[in-house]
Amino acid sequence: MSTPLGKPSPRIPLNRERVSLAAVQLADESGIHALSMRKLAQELGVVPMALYKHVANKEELLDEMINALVLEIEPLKDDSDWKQALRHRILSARQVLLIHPWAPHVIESRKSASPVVLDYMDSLIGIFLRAGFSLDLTHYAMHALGSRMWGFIQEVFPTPAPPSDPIELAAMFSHWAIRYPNIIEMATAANHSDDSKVTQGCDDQLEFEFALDLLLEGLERLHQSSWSSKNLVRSVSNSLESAVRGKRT
Amino acid sequence: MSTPLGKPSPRIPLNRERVSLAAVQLADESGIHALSMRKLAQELGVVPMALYKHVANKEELLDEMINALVLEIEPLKDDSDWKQALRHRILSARQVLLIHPWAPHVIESRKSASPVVLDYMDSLIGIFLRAGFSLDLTHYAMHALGSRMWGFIQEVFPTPAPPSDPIELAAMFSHWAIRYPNIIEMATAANHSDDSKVTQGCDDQLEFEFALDLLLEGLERLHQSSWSSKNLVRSVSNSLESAVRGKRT
DNA sequence: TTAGGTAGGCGTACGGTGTACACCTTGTCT
DNA sequence: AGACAAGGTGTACACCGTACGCCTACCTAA
Repeated sequence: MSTPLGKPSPRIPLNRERVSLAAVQLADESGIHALSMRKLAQELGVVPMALYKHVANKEELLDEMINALVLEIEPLKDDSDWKQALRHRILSARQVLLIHPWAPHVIESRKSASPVVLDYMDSLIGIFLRAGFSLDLTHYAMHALGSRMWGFIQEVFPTPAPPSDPIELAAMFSHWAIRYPNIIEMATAANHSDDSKVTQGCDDQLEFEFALDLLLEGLERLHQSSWSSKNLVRSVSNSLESAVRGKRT
Repeated sequence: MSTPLGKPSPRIPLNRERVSLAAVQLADESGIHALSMRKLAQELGVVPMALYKHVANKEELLDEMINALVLEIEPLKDDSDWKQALRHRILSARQVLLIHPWAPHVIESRKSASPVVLDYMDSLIGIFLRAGFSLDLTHYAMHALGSRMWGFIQEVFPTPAPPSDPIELAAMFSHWAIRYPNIIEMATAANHSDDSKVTQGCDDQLEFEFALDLLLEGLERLHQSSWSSKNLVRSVSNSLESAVRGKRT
């Protein structure tokens, strides 16, 4: 299609970054399920296979998307207070992930860490080590943080959305009160202050910080008492393991 | 294809349970990615669409698979020691998940909790409440547990598999030592006792129990000191939130 | 100015997926 | 014997990731 008059088109060439940025944007707008190579190509005004000149395959694209996010995390500045430094870093990561709700799912599906990701982890480890944590404790601390170091708790199993119809809701309620008495008791109390809106969500941010601080303070205590993994004994006895498999012999 | 002689075939009819059990088995054997409605149907000696008489769609099948797993978790027996009870329940859940490595991924993709899942959660909440935990603290405790209550830590970003070629490995090593000094320091120390096999994995079970106990003991302390969420203040200041978005104004 | 190499976008095609819809078979109850 | 429903069948569609070959626009060297 040669247009003899004027420049055919400015033709900004694609590149790895433009591709992954567009992918992030598309995922932000339409959800990660809507992100297909075809849709992305269309968004970029290009044929699907053109993308493969810049990313090897979809997996690599997803890797690149995560890289883009990790680079958004606030860099580390002040190290003097390790707990504050970690808190700041992790809560900053959380802010980033909140903007990209698809991130947790993608993060978990990565099969190995990219350099950018390793940088981030290295920096967290550095905070522990410079604070005088033993290598041993640091190692366990990182595992204890788990996905929390990326700023998300896997919010497993959100309770089913309550029906909007008030009659149905009442029915569901009374059924639940019998079958899941503890859940209902907890839920009704959790925010009784504001008019018993059981159905409303909780304060994710508060809950996240609660759990994070719980971990950090626990780790601090272990550090102060010169904890060592030498004392650890795995508690899963054979009896338990076999019980699970055999379900009562 | 009517075989006039003898009974054409015993023709055990499919049902929801047979379908989901076969799905679990297929996922166990070939991984969750190999689980497609077509493969599953083939495994059951049936045409793909036959499955849809028993499950509404693939999502519902996955729900059912998780149900099957949760039912494998050891039931609660003795409540007298809440910490032991929780530990036992959760470590039992973990044993189940270890048999079905695909479970975490599927669990996280569920969009709402099934009755069986709610039962499990209700029982955990019950343990806290019967131990005298406040509704408030119980609520936060459940969130702090997060996916750990299902027995898995999201093992985010396993470090890339080291190359088998010793020369390449050495090259990678020296590169890493510079770029990720903290990771390398930690990794080399973590198991120096047994011949510096940096590349070997860690002891997942030990790490899991470490983190679980860290949480449980932290919660115990809060319980004993009559903790209340009233004192919580969200620490994410506006400055941080805007910093992330604006990346330095 | 021309020759050729190369980076990058294009078109076609293949094998896979979930599942809608219409059909047919089979067993059961009247 | 006839009707009904439960459940397995077959075909078809829209979508996916991506292998492979082509073609075009540009850059550089002669």
